[in-house]
Amino acid sequence: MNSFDEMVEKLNDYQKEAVTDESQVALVNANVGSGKTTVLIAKVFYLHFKKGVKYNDMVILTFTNKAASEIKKRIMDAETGITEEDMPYFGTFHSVALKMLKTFLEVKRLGYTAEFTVMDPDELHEMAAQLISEEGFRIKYKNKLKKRFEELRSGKTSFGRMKYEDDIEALWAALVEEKKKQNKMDFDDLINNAEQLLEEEAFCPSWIIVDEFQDCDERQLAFMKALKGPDTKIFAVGDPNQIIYTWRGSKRNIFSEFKKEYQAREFTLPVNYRSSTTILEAAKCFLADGTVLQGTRETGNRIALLNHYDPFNEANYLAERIAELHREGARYRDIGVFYRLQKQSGILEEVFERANLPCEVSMRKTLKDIPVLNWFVKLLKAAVNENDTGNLISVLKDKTFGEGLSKSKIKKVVVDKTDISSVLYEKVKGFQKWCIEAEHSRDLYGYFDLDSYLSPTSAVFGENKNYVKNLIQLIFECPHAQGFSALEKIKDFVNSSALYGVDIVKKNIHVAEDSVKLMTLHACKGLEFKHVFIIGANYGLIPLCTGSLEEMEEEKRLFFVGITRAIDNLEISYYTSTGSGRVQSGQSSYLYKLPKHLIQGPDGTGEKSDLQALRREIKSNMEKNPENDAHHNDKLEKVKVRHERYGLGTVESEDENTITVQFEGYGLKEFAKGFNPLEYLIE
DNA sequence: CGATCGGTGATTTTT
DNA sequence: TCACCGATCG
Repeated sequence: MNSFDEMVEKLNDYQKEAVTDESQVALVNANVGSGKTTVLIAKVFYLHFKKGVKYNDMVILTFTNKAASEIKKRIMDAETGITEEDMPYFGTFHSVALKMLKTFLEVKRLGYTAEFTVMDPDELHEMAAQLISEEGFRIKYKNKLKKRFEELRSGKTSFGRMKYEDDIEALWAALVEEKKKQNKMDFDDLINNAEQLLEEEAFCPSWIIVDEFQDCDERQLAFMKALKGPDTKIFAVGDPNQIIYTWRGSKRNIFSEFKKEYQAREFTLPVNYRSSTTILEAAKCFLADGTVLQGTRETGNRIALLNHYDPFNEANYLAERIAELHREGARYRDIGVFYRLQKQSGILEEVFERANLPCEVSMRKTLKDIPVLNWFVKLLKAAVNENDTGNLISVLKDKTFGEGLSKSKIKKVVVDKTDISSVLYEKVKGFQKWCIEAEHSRDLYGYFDLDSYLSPTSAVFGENKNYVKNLIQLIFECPHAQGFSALEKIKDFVNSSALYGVDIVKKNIHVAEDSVKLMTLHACKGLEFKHVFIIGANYGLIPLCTGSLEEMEEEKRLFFVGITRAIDNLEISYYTSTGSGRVQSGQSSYLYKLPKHLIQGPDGTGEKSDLQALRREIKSNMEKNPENDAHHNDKLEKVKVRHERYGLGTVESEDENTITVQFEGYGLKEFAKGFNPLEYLIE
């Protein structure tokens, strides 16, 4: 067929070999920027067009919804008439597991009914909290429940060096039972239960194709194993140099272990199409031994290495530099700023906003961030799943949107059923019946009489009403649920809202179309930008202080991932201010690894130190505004201070309770004394 | 229950 | 270095 032949023309020999291979199990070592997604899609086309394998006979497993929809989109673009239904098992591990549990696996055998719903981690946490308070489990380290459960499951017996035992194991057992009772599965259950049922099921696809194989954990490997029949072939693609999630369960030796277990044939894609040779050469300093990485592009610009006094100065510099790039014709969306910790984004956001730079911080936003939708989705979950007492209670209890019922009233209404005065309770209980009888009606808003629950007197009533109405519309217009009844659509939404949270909200939240992207080094994996800034390259951030050598190696891979996102330009910066907290002053040892001829920086090739620039700037500002100093002491005697957020400043005035500081570039700021994060600088 | 003491770990996050 | 937790004591 055309689309495949066209595609295969453009592949290099390494890629072709992997695409046309038909080993029982193939493992593709896809180096950074080597066209991994292209190979994956070409593989699907090859199997479909050349080998006549039906799409519904392939299982394609990804880690993110984004990757899954990208693959499906490319397939639908290539062949008209193909729809999502033709690719039922293309998706994230979780969504594929859910699909199987909902369609052909017999969940009854595990104590569930086919109507089960999916619970997100917060819901699991709420359920645990409810069990602790109701059943009186004695639990220590309640804030670290998630971590403790993980350790319990992976067999690690102790948490810290706890002297006394608590009821953690009993709580876990009760949680398992409660989930069945409320007919809900959490994310792990989806994979585990699907795996368990698949072992006794004859369902065997012809092909299993796995993306980002390096991120698989035990659970996902077991799921693949259960899915694999005697004739099933596996094609797994990943990059061992981008293993940055071992702290989340992915295995460091996954490639060699998998190769050994399945006698997999190994392929390598060594050609990088993304980055300039300079950037690639720099990245090579952080590659695992034995990796071959070949560039295809011109030398390109040197990597700019610069320093700033502190994060505030850095943010100001970035704002200026990015504005300059924009003036020179760069689009904001081609610029990425990466840092090690989430909290580093705050100062950037603030400064960029003041500078009128459109920017978007990559953080997971879900329905939960909008309180009214959080409540409404819980309401729907309770309405659709008659066993879901957890969400039902939570919805009724809610003081803002629900009825604010007390604990004792809840007991009378929900458990004893002696109190029938809760209107909302009756609405929830009668919902499925109404839905079936009034099939034509989609007026969920009217049914629940939401006008009276969304507090019409509230200032945000209009906004909340809009959110809910938009969401209802979204539920019924969901493209992959066409042909479903209203009730089925709501059930489908309730389950997928947990799994596809991001996509659903994106449509509701206004984001500037062309904006600079700010994100952690972890979040940048899989992306690319013409211009990349990696900030805070100090020891204590990049790399973060770690306990073990293995974690240190992962920090290195993380930096590698960051560098290799850059297409044309890369700037790396560090702080010169005296280290605060665990962050040390001066450039990270990683920067010394970079060969001198690749960089343009403060040490060798003439780029001035930002600290000197700052001193000059302060001096000239003072000369420009002499009247500022007129009614104060001699400027030389002024007390200089530093704030971790606002940077350098001088004390303007001081009384017994407050201290007012003039910050360079930020302006006046008042702090309460005794509670100020100011550092006095003595020259 | 509140004060105090001692020990630990702090970060990254999709579904 | 600090914040947080649990244990212990009065």
